[in-house]
Amino acid sequence: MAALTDPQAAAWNSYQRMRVRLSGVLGRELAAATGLSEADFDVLVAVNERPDETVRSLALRCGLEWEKSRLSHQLRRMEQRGLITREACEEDSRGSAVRLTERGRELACQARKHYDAAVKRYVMDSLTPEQIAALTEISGILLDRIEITHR
Amino acid sequence: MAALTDPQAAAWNSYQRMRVRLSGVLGRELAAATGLSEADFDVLVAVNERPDETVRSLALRCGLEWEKSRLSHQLRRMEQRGLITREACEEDSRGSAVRLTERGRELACQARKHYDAAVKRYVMDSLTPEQIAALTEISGILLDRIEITHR
DNA sequence: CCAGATTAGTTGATGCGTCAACCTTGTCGT
DNA sequence: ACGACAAGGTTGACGCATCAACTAATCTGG
Repeated sequence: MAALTDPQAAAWNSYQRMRVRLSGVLGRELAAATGLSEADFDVLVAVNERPDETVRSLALRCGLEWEKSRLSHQLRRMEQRGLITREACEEDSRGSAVRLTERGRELACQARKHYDAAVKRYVMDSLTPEQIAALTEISGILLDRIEITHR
Repeated sequence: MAALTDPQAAAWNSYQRMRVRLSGVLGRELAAATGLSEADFDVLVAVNERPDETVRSLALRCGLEWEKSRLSHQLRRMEQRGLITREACEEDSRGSAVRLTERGRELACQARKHYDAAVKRYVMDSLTPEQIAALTEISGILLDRIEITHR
């Protein structure tokens, strides 16, 4: 009479454990290697990937799929630590623009290398190409499912 | 020269998006249905599944794989909200024991139903049995990989 | 038996994430 | 033009998670 069958519960349990532990080790390695949190990393990489000097907070927010207050808090902390600077936005005086500091740019590159290497080491090297494809497919299906019912 | 090939990067991106969005909707539904956070839920279920009246914090901590300070903070908040009570531990006077309040027990059951139903609806109903098996296998492999290098 | 090391748990500080309230600026219908 | 409404962003409060420092009780070797 349970909502989940045994194999379903097993899948959910191992997924949950994997998810927690994986993001734990990745976050820890990133912090040890660069002093950055995953939130810092996401922002730095997103800004750095842009060709322009500066990026609008709005664009950042859409790219990251973050709430506006989350980005605002995060940018404040990153500005305090000297990773970014913020300037007024030309096109829309409500907006703001983000620019990486030199240190921010450096750390973005370093962190990218470390992070990708860790993902490769912990995840990709452990799975067959078929399993990687299955993971992509499963994630895509679940994403679609969520998108459909929440929009 | 990137650390990840295209299919690998695709897998990682969709996994990451799925992970964030899924835990978002599940947490939100749980909160809407019961007023509980996932942390509350984990604790309530863990305690409720025990046959005994009370559970030692230590046992809880091991079962949940939580840090001791995390559990301590969480229990303090849950005690304040009337979900649990704490008593001295008989066997070891350093320890403490956790007991569910009536309200805690009720919520644990309700929450379990809601949560399992949501997992079924968002995840299990969207995947084939083969995909569910693949998810279990992949998670198990990654878990093992992490266990091996971190212990 | 006792001194030193472990272990259970608490506390405080800090970063992260969400929500609701708010301010400013743009937009659009009339 | 102007008034209502929407959108960009900030702020404050709170819960969650981690780290380091601490207290107190237990264990262990000698």
